[in-house]
Amino acid sequence: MNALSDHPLALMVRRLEAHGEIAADDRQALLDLRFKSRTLEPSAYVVREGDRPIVCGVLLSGFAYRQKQTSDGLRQIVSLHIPGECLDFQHLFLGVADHSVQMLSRGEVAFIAMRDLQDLLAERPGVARAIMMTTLVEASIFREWILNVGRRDARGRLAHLLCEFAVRMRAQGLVGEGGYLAPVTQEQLADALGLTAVHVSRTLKSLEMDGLIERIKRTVTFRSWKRLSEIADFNLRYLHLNDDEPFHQES
Amino acid sequence: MNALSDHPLALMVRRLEAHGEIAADDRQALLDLRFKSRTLEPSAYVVREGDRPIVCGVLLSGFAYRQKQTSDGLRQIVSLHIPGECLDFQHLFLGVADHSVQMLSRGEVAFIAMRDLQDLLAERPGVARAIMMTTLVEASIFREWILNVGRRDARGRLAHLLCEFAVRMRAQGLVGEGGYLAPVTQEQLADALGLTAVHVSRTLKSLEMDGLIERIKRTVTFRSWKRLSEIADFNLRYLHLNDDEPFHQES
DNA sequence: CGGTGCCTTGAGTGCGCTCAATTAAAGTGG
DNA sequence: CCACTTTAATTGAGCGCACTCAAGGCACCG
Repeated sequence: MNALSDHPLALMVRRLEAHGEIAADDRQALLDLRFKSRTLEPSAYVVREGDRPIVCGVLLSGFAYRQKQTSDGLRQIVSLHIPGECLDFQHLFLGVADHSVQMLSRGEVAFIAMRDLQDLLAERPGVARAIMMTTLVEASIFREWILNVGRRDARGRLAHLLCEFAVRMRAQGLVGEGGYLAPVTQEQLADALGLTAVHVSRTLKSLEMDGLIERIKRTVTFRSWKRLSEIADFNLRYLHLNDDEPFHQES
Repeated sequence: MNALSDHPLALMVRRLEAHGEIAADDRQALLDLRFKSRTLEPSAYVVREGDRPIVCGVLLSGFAYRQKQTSDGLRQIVSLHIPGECLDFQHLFLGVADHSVQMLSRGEVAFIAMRDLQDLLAERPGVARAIMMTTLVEASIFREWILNVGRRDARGRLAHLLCEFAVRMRAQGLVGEGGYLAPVTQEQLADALGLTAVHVSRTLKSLEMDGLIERIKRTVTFRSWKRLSEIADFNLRYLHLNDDEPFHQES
């Protein structure tokens, strides 16, 4: 679009503006942040539970997830992350990480010093506001996931995850039509949904049989957004996207 | 304790300081916030999904909860709130409420204009930091709840909720020994745990039979913190309390 | 071409649900 | 102060969604 889009952090700024515009000087200050980027392999840690994070990872490409575990090793994925998202605002002012963030696919991560971010926040209310909004929306997504895992059946849960992912990707300008979800094993999907991998396999098949989705390997394509979002009981209010262009699809 | 403790908002300040100290002038600025307090009856709304909140409720006494619903009326409680907690930081910069907050018991709520809060945040980085930390810890609790609902069985879930509630009450100076959970019906408990009221009844009984808790009406007393927290798989790291005095109990 | 990781499918099980009846407790009004 | 109503909790019986265990298929890769 404009000159900014070549900047590595441009996608991060776009993400931060998803819930409200940022003034030009604040935007520039964000782009001026120093960072070191690194390519990480699937399942590499960005943050590890128990660490005291001193850098904040920003996903430039690829996908990541946030995870917690019970002491007997049961895993729960508590969020999925797409390019442009900041992976560690959650620990911005908190000492010890209460969960881990890992790569889902291979991808590039820009690391910004926590300290620099904190300083920027203190100096620039506009930036503080944007970051605050983003973390509040993240919290809103957590709440929706509690509802998802707590009150929807397997089909609803899975459909909801697919819908959310598609809408977020689209809001980031990362996908055109019928949403897809590439680099996730069924086991990871299960861990995000509070199910088992076996049941995710059956549930995906059932959605496919009903003509709601199509699958080629791990790539899911929507065949009927309308029916899928009904099954999912999907309402995008909780994503607080400010462009009122809702997610629309032909079928 | 000190002169401040008579101030209606003193408990709010205490809550905000649970994760890090606040400078004296920032603390004073918080206490100087204008507010109107009102007594609300059980199940009265503090915020309603779909509203555009222009005030932020602070719980002065009594208990409240945050709730979402599926379109077919299934309810999920996504958090419980104790005196001193701010009930609407979650919508501080977000336009439309994505969930509702209601009273659990009768209690007093102080309403502060969103606008005043936003201005205070912009002017005072120290206050912004404190509020940011509090909302980040709330997010951390949401994550733990996803894990709770997604990966623990009924006993574990219930035990975990009891432990968390006790620790938070204690951190707020609201309870001495063996934690209790007063004004919650079993149906509300069920909605917080992703269970049914019938099963909560059975699960409470099972915890009681095993000598882990005692019940008199709705009041739960812990008989063995150690064993209960083991069943709960409870680790308080996610609460990010900065006083390293962990929750200890004789038995 | 065997190894490995992921997915699929079948068969049997169980945790938590539904439906329903009973008891207990807390209001409510004559 | 006691009938009447309402709301909450308990308990039993039966069911079903999702789980476990296990075998087999498929794709990718050294």
